[in-house]
Amino acid sequence: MRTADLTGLPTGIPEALHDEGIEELYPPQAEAVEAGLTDGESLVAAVPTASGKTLIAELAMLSSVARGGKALYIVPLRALASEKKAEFERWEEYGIDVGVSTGNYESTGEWLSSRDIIVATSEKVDSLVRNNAAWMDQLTCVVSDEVHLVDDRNRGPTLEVTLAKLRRLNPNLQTVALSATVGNADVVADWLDAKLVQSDWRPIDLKMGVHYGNAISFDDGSQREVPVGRGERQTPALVADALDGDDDDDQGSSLVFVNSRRNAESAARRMADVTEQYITGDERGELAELAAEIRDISDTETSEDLAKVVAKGAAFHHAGLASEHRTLVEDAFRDRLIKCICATPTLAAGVNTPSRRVVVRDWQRYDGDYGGMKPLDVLEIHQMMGRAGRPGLDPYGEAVLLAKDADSRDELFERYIWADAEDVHSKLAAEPALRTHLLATIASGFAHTREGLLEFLDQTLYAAQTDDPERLGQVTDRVLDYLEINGFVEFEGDSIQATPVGHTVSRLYLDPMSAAEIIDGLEWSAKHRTEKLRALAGETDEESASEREAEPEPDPTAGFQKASEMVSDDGDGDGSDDGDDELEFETDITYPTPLGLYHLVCRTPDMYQLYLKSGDRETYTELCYEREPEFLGRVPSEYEDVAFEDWLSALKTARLLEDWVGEVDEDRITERYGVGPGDIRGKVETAEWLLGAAERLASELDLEAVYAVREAKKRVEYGVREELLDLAGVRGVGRKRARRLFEAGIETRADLREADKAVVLKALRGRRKTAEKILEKAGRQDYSMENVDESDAPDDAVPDDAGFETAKERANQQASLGDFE
DNA sequence: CCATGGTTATTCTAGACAGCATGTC
DNA sequence: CTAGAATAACCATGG
Repeated sequence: MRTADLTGLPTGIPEALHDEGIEELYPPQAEAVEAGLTDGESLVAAVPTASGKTLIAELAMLSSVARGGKALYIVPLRALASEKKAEFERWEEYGIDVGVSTGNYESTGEWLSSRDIIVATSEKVDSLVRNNAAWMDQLTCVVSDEVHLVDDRNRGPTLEVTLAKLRRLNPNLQTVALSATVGNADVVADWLDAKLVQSDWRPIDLKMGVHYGNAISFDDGSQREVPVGRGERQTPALVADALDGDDDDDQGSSLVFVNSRRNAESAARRMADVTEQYITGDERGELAELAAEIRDISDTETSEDLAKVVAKGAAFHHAGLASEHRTLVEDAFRDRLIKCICATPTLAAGVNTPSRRVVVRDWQRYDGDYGGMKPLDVLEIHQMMGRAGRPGLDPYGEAVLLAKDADSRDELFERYIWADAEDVHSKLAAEPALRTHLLATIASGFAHTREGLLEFLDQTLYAAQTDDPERLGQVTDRVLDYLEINGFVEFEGDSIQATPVGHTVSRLYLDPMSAAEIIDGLEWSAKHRTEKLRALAGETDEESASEREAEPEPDPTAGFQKASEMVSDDGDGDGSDDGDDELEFETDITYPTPLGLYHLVCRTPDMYQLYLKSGDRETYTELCYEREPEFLGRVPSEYEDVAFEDWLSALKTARLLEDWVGEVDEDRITERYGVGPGDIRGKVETAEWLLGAAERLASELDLEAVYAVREAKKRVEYGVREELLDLAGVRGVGRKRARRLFEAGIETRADLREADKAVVLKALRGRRKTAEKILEKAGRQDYSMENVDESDAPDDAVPDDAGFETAKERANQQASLGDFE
């Protein structure tokens, strides 16, 4: 089918496609159109990666918009949201407006009403439904990318429920689901009342094979000799072989998949020795620049290691990298500057990074639940192998598995190359999934009775494929009990209603279990505070009792200040339990301390906890006893509770946050907790979100802890000690600049407006533009830095205990002290 | 005494969505 | 019930 023959699209689009060089539709695309894609027909397309799925989505969305509708494109990853947005924006000149909505990217519901195509993550869509976004019922077309992810234990149910809700809200909704090739795409199609287009067709051939001995055997029967000398390894030989190329002089890039971060990094180090020999003089310079950019992103060992290998034309890629690192690496790989990436599975499901050759080095991965190394799913291996073949560059892509002996070669062929991908199975009947989704279903008015809930659940994939219809009812009853006991829903005869807190929890997008934990912790702290105060004041002291009543501060700032005064978190963390007096102990628990709050949110199921390494058990058990008064809630017993281990992991995570707000250097934190810069960002982001939710809950339940929570949240947000909160709130001022300004005697936003410009300039290391911007944002009228000379600033007469270096050192020292105890 | 090289014991293990209200280095 | 790579620790050898 020719693109010129397409009908039902906005004017100019067929021509535009033609101009892009798309004259003829790929067979699966043509099949989709014939199935009624551009006439609003629902469709499941189960086709390989890079076989033109995006155009299928675009045809559906554009034709829907042409009919006056509005389309939604659901992505599984935030990174993909921006990628897709950029792609769809090329239709803007034809009057198509594109908007994105993810947790961290522009999100106002109103603004999206005017867009024709909206790109969002499944969680964000779910959240928008929960919050009754106005434009939800204007949708005429929804595209779900990577729909096979309904199989995912954690996030699959969200996608499943969200699709069911969208379809219920808009009965005539066109549903287009894009899937990798899976075993039972027909079941998915049945569920969505959609036609099925299934195909193995690829625009670029994919040769799959196994390397063993001195050659790769491919699935088409061909062989390619790739000798491996004695004592050498297979992977570098394969990478070098791809770079040597065939007859053409084009250098082929490689993507190497391994099963751990550490393996990715060490493999990259080895591959760098190979790629180094293939880079040209020009490239060497560009790579050096790229390495410098990488070092600039973060001052950590990970960043440094990455820069080193990048300078030689290789890279590693995993979730410990900062997102800026990842983007740089991905872009440079696409630009053919980086010749080889060694990656964990991040890259298999992430943004588009095609490669001439894909080497799947590890096909097993450690899995604690499984109790050892677990073979990866066929689907997962196929996703990795599907990255082989760069459109327009390669005649075909090569995907290679590695075998050490003839037996495992045969096994790999059997297990992965000849094998079909697994079926997808709904994971909706798991209790954690239903906990959150049933509450949301009740709270947003989709159902108000047990029967109503089951009727709604009947529209999910789970119902479509289960052979145990009882199961869902049983789990539903258990979950409803749980929600009732925790006060999130109320029964009135047959009718179930969400309580006000229940509504809030649903809208905050919290797992009800997280919310329950947070509420328990905060109420526990309130109760203990009252008890301690009573004990201190003596039970009959009426004056202090009435004072206590009057405690909640009407003025937030006053309470805020108060919280700051009460919290004593610097310096005495490790050493001061020599217990000066009881009073200090009392003040410690009077308001929840930051550590207490961090631990509270870290032990919530919404926080992904750090892993305990050898030695950590002792370190954190000790810390657990040292800081016991700060924890909100009963501390599990070291000897009796199985939950103790989890408690310690949460403590480790909470400690990381405490270091972060104690202004401990990034590289120090990564070193101390064995994480990458990306992990710090991730933990901080999650903590920010959960503390924000905790703040809302506290204010709704009228708990004084709001002020302490708000401060703890602000500190996590800026990564600063309490004295810098005011400064760090100024746009353009982060943890580093705030500390420098503070050191120079500029301690508040107000100081910034009054201060000697020379001092400001000096504190900001002579960056005039930065200084001007900061002064302007701080509300200073005369912010110009013209004719200001930083050398006019008086020489450092800074009191040393407030000095940046001193504070930093103290923080770092504190950190290392804890290490050795 | 130390550098080097080889062998054995120990360690360690993927990923990443969400509120709200505005802005990091 | 199940692994395997990287690294640390250890030991032997030779200068």
